[in-house]
Amino acid sequence: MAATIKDVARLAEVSIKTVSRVVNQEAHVTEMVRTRVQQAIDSLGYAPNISARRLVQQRSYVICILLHTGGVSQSALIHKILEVAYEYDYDILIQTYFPSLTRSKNKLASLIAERRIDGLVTTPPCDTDEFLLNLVRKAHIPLVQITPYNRIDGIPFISGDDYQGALMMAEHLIGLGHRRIAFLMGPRSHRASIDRLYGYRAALDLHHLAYDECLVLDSEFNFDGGYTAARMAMALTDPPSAIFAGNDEAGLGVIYALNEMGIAVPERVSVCGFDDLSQSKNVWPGLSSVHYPVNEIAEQALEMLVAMLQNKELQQKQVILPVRLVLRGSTGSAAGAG
Amino acid sequence: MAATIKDVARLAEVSIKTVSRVVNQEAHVTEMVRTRVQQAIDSLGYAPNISARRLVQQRSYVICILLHTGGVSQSALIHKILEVAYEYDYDILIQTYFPSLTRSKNKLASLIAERRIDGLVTTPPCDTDEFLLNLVRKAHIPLVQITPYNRIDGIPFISGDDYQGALMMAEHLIGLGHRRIAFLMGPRSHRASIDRLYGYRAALDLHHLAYDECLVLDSEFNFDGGYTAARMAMALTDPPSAIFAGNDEAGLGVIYALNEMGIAVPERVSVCGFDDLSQSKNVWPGLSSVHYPVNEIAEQALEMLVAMLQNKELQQKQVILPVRLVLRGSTGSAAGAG
DNA sequence: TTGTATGCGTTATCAG
DNA sequence: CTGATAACGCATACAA
Repeated sequence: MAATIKDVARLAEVSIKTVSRVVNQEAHVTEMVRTRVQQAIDSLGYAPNISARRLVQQRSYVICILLHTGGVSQSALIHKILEVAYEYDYDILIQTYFPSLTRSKNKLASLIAERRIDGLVTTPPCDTDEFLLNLVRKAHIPLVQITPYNRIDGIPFISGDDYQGALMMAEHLIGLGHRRIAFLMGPRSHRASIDRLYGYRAALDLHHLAYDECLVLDSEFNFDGGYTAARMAMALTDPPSAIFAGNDEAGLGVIYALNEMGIAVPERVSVCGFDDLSQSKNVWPGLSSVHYPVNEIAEQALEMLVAMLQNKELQQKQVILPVRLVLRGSTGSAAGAG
Repeated sequence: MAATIKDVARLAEVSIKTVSRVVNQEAHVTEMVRTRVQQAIDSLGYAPNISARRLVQQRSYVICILLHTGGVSQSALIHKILEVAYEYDYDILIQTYFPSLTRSKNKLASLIAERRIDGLVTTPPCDTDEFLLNLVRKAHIPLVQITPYNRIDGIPFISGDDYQGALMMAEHLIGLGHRRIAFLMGPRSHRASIDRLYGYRAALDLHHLAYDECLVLDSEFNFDGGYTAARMAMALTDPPSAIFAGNDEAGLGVIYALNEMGIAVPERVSVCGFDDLSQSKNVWPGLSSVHYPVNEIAEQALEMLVAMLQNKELQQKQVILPVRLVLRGSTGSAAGAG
């Protein structure tokens, strides 16, 4: 049987409250008593029972992160979140969540009702859901959005600089001599998609290049979306010399499609993406991308959430982190360019 | 304030025990009483407090899954485990674990000591650790190994059929006319690596092909390992016409390296891997692989663990699931073959 | 079929 | 600086 606080108290010949003080590093304990208690703890191999602590404190010390399935794309984020949560002594409960699915709703509702979780982090597109918002508002569960679908009044979020990233990447392509650059949009309801589109357009404007509607293709933010859109782009009467995919998953689909069509990358068509997934460097010829600072995002998202859980005021509720270009083999000079 | 069992009891004018019976679907409750209680539950929005339940039952209803970081390769497994655990009403705690790292050991030890987890699932190479084994034995924490590094006496495991898979894939290559087939080993201490090597050798034997030691290269089970080994293989005096990577991650490295060297896949060299990661089909020209049944593995691993947690006898403690070939563009006829 | 009383292992209050 | 005692919300013998 595992040792309890009473066993320690008995052995150290103190009250349980004193043991509790030592365990929780509170003040008002003589150094002598403290060491005596510590010895008792060590010799019994005592560790506090988490369930009891959670019950009396009315908190679970669990943070739930909502993930839409369907991709491998967020594994770096998850890993970092796990790591950071460890530091804060919070457990992470990963929950796959499909907005508007009854099953998902019920699960999330009971997670909150049963007080299994103290706070929530959403990743796109899990935050597209009114139900979730009502739930957290009613239950007063703090929530932080990562790369929000929509920014919601009063809800803190953290994101990379989608606009600036797209602007930089588009300028890079223009600098390589590309004049006809296709852009593969993600979902139009997703803020990041729109911001990336605006960045792309801003670059065209800056360099006095005409904006051709035909070159902006709607696509899902995944492999198949990129694959399909690339085939459509190359079927245009005047096909592009570069394809800017709204994210890396789509970018990988573009590369695959071009290979299949026998179109050399980057000799005939340059390709780039957005996010800088770990896979992107492992695919020939290396997918140029905009590095999204997932590590910093994970860190700050948890930092914000933990602060909220401690009823601290957030210094900043809207955080947009800088991004940077990562250039690999998939982007090169335009065929006809000097 | 959230409703408690007492609130429900008061409203329904019954004792808390009766409420408990209704909540836990026990027998011996009149239908009339049951519905009255249910109404009270609904109207109060009552849900049992998990922490209280866990405290009194002395169980956490949390299963910990140990993951070595460093790859994206297990995301499909994780997703499935999450899904299955949901059905069993267990929470999953994902813990990154590096064998022999003090920090990891401490974390795991406290997870167990604080009774945060009821059971453990390991993925390679987290089960290479004596410390972990001693821990679970001492604390009587049930453990299931997925694709064990070493099979450990008395500890149930579940795996795919590594030997058979490698045998089939090697035979497929031989059938395509390949005679010199390089094999990229994973860690020699890993059971799966060895089994896959044996499968490869068995295929050679079956077809009366000589076993050339030079063609078996030690490599890590990751991209860089495959990349490096591929370059070594092609630098041999008599280079292979096919490279069989011990897993897909390495296989992706092989494809990249060959592309970089200007060696056409599969025209000049065929490539295949093992595991059938989701990425493998998205990389041109599609990596032929041995499909590892991760979904079934996840299902059965949890099923076994839950059974152990309920003190049921396991019908089978050693489960090896069949695998199948998934052929894509990366394997083709040997250059000189008819 | 239903209810009462006790304990699970902590933390917190307040008195000493 | 230290300790006795009461919560926390639920499950479970045991009694009715």
